[in-house]
Amino acid sequence: MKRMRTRIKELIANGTKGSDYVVSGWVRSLRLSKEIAFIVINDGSDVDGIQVVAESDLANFEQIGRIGTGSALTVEGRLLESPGAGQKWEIHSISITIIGMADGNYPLQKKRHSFEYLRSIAHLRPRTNTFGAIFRLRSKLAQAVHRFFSEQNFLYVQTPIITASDCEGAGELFRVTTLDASNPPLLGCRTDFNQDFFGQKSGLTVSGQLEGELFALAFGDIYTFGPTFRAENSNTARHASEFWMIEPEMAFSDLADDADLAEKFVRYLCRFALEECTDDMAFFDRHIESGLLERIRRVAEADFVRMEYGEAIELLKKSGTTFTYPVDWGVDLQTEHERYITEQIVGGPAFILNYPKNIKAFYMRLNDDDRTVAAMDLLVPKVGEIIGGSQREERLDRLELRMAELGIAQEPLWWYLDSRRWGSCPHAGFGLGFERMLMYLSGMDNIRDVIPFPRTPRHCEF
RNA sequence: UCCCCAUUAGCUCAGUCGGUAGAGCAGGUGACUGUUAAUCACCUUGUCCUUGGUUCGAGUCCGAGAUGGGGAGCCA
Repeated sequence: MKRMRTRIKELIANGTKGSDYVVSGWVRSLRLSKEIAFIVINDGSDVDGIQVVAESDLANFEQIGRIGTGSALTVEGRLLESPGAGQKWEIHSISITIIGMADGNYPLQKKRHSFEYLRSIAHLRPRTNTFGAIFRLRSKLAQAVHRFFSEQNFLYVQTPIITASDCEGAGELFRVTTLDASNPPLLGCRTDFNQDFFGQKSGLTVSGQLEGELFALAFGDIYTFGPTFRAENSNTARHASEFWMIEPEMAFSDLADDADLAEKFVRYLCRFALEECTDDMAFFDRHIESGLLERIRRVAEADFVRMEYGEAIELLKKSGTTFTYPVDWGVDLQTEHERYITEQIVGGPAFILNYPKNIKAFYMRLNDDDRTVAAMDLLVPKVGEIIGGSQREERLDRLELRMAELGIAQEPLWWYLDSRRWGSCPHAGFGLGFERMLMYLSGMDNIRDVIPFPRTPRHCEF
């Protein structure tokens, strides 16, 4: 009878000494001698994998000597304590079946590769220790997002990926069209989008916020969690053209409630990573960023600093530091300012609240001072802005005035304005970049290394 | 999009003053009964990113382009 394969993580955690098991995985390391071979195989369930001991009495021992790193094997053998120093357990093989050979051209070697090189072989990098740990964390963390909001009784809403609303400004939207780009139908000298698939210009969503607000005004507390697309020509380690965003929205809530939720959420995710992804987090602490565990532990425990925008400006001015971009009330905070605040002044996560209205979006609620809006950013060391949120303008007249000031057409957003027409109420929400959270938790420096198959300008391979 | 840096063997990199290229790892062959990035011996591998130019002679100097990286802007 064919025995079921046991996942290596499960085997190491709950295996019985002296019992027989079947494990399958990919060869990470081979150490051969005439009479004995040591083969480390990994099946993706944990960082370490398990050492397989093969002795020369195996029928295919000679053949095993010719396999390369990366080969797929199924091993049947006995779980025993390892006399060697590097591992607690090992499997003494009864039989080894070579499932898929890998020859010497296999691009992953038994050594450290640069992340740049591994990006060029993104189809194989999940088989490395680092990317194994990252994508296990990513999977777990996605589940933690749902668990958190489920515990808080938030409704999960799937906002559309294809949309016709282009509220945050044209140019950053990926066009969705079935028209022939080389020969589009014309209306005068311009493309006639009335003849396009949806009868109008459409594109990939840049945010589910506006639709999220509509659901918040029916269900109270809601969140979205899905892919988001930006066609901006951003070439940084923190931007991607396709990324995942978590956007909660709460009715009958103000900016302070919003910050409370954001803080609770971020701390929950930190605690979750420490408790539920212990081995992978320890791996990051060892190999990616020394001191990571301590840093995350502090975030999970300490209260976040809250600072008014005006206060932040004063602190920056008084810092005595010369910035490339001069600081004054009214300017947007540049990366150098944000990093100074979170890294030098605070030394941890910090909310900046109530920004000048002129540097923020139309839907943010105008404060009583008439010059700031109820906006907030959460800044964290290294990554910078991880959350952007606001209390939304619930007063129809103010919203229409603001749209007029910014030259935003009301007609395409008639449905959004309707929400302020009937049963409007104070509400607030934020967007958390899922990949930025992953960077923060893993210590990885580049967003392209926390996305399975990243899309950035000029890169759409795999 | 702007500014800076890089591009040499499959990978990571060295290459002096301008004189036609080298190491470690990987790979191959052999040795080895407990290895841990196994070890030891021997061996193989090059469009020096491309393209113009300077020069008797360019991996090396100059121009242009491509690709990658870092920083900035935009943001999550």
